[in-house]
Amino acid sequence: MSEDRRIAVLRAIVEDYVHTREPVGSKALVERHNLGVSPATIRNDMAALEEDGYIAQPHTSAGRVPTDKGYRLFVDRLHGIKPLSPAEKRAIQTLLDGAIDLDDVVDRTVRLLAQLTRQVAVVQYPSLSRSTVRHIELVPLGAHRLLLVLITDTGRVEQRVVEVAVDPSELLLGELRAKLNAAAVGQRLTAVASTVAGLPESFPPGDAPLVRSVLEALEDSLAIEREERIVLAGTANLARSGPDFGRTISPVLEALEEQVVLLRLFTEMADDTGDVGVRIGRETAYEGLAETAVVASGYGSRGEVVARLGVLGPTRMDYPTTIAAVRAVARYVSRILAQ
Amino acid sequence: MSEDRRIAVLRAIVEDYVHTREPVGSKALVERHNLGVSPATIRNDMAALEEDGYIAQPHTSAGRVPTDKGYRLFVDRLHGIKPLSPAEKRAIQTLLDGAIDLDDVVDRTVRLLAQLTRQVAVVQYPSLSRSTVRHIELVPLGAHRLLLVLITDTGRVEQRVVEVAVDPSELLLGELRAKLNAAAVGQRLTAVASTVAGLPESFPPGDAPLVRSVLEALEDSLAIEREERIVLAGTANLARSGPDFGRTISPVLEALEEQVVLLRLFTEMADDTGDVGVRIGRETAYEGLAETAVVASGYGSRGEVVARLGVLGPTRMDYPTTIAAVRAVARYVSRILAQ
DNA sequence: ACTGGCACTCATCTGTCGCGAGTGCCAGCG
DNA sequence: CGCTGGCACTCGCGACAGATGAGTGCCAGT
Repeated sequence: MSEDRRIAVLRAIVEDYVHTREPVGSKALVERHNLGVSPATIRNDMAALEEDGYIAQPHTSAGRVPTDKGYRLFVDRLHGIKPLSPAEKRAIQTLLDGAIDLDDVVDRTVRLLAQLTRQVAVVQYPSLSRSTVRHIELVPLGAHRLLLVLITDTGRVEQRVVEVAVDPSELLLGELRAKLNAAAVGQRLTAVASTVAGLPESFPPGDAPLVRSVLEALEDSLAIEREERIVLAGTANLARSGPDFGRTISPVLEALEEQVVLLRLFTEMADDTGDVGVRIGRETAYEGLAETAVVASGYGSRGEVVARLGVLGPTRMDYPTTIAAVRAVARYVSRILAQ
Repeated sequence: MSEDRRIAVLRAIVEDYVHTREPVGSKALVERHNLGVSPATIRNDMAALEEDGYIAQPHTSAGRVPTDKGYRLFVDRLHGIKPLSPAEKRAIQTLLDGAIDLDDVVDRTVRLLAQLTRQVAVVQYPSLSRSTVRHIELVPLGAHRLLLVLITDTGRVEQRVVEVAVDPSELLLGELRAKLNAAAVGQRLTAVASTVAGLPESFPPGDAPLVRSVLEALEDSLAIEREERIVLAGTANLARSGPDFGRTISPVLEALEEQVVLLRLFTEMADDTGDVGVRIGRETAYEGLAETAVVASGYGSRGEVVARLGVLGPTRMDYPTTIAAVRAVARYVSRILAQ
């Protein structure tokens, strides 16, 4: 019993099942794929595959269905990624080239991914923690209020209103602005908190409270809650995945709203490899996503990963196409951000 | 055949159907509500109600189900809105009082609404067109770039990077900043475009291109596409509405992503009345929402409606409770925004 | 105007049954 | 030793039929 053929059988089962959405039997297999052997032989292979936990049968006298482990092997042994069609490549290019700012890039990307893969698309905003400070601005609003604006090298702008006890003079403001920028520009956002820590001492004691309020707001702007935003599109595709998936749709929608879950998942997957990562079913380690697979990739300017994007759909998805699409989009977005 | 009792019967049918999710018959009606008459009498009333199109039967030998028209009458004749429980009131207050800025207010509001009504909650960001300019700021970023920041009286901040041919002097920038604010502060956003139109002429001809770029960006910031953002929560509640609603979930999810549809709907509903408005089923005039009802209300500071919020769910929803919740939340949010 | 009675309609449920897809095993063959 | 054809077996599923009962409409009576 050749090991290679067993893999081929598994692949055939996965492909057929993804296509037909129905358990696939030995006879149908030999008809649709020219494996060169008889159904009986396939049956032996299938028995072995089931023994090893790669496939399972929903009930006796039904065909086989891939298990999470089966999909996993299928994905790992996947050498020939399907390239995108020229039309798809053009669509990516024209759509993304028209973007005018970061918000627009993210928005277009997530829609594009959803349309391309017919799955739920997820795009994480470029994380603040990895990027650096380009500029900090302080704007007096009057009535004891200042506006603190933080601009990062990824083009992201974070602003925040600071309440102060007394309105500072334009002179003081200018000095604070200058010192803040001197200390922070070019630094990673995670490092900023410490590099500006000593600032209050360099001001007259009377002004220290003001400086402290501003620094507090600045640190707030860097806080995790703000930095890790994600955007979704294509949730309607979930319902289209067939009525059988309808039962599991509710927990998935919950997971999508619980952005924390997605963020954790995305972050973990970044460790896997620099390339596209895949989590299948229970590998997601989240009950609500037990029948869901996640395909994700990092993206960012200058080769460094600043955030992630990907799609989410039933474990029964077309992995080769989906992986190719996610990879292509991640690369294009990275290229756009590089400028 | 008393007209009043027919209304009472309709109300009983709606209440029972909302509760049990099953067609309701004459016998069950007299058992659960003390109408003081026999099933046979009820049957006559029901026949009349069906004649007038307020109820329908899915098939012979089944009970009656309210039609859109039936729900409509039910809602219109609804005088006694259920007040919220004290616990709910407290929940609203404590949750919303903790908000730190506009984004946070909107975020908390939408989650609150979803939790309170167990429906899909929708909150429209305070529209720029109705609000006024509080401040405009110009920040040099270097490398031929300026940051334009626009702050409105609702606390919303809109920023935008402007590409310029030459970096302006600090002096020129200060003058432009001063003139912009003099012309725009206090104005409605819709009026700003015209009040600043004459600005380029008040500068030396050499600086006009710069001024024009900035004005262009400013007008862009005011453009409709940006102003009309909406935020969702509780989409998972859709799937919980029962398996029968599962079939219609896909078009609804699509509609939710097509924010244009929701915006149009919300805007139309604002005309209805100053209070909470309801659209039931086909009244939404959108195919995908044929089995969906929308309950919405305006909110805003100082009594003027600057945006809308509401919920969306199956036509078979608990209108009294939902309307009460939407109204209460709208009022609290308005109060928060007033400060 | 309301009520009780009655005949009628069907959707739903249940049980039975046959079909057929699919399997596992085994003996035989190259 | 691996592959193949044959064969018995399992069992989910759809079709069919009959019983059930909820619910209705109508009518005569109070």
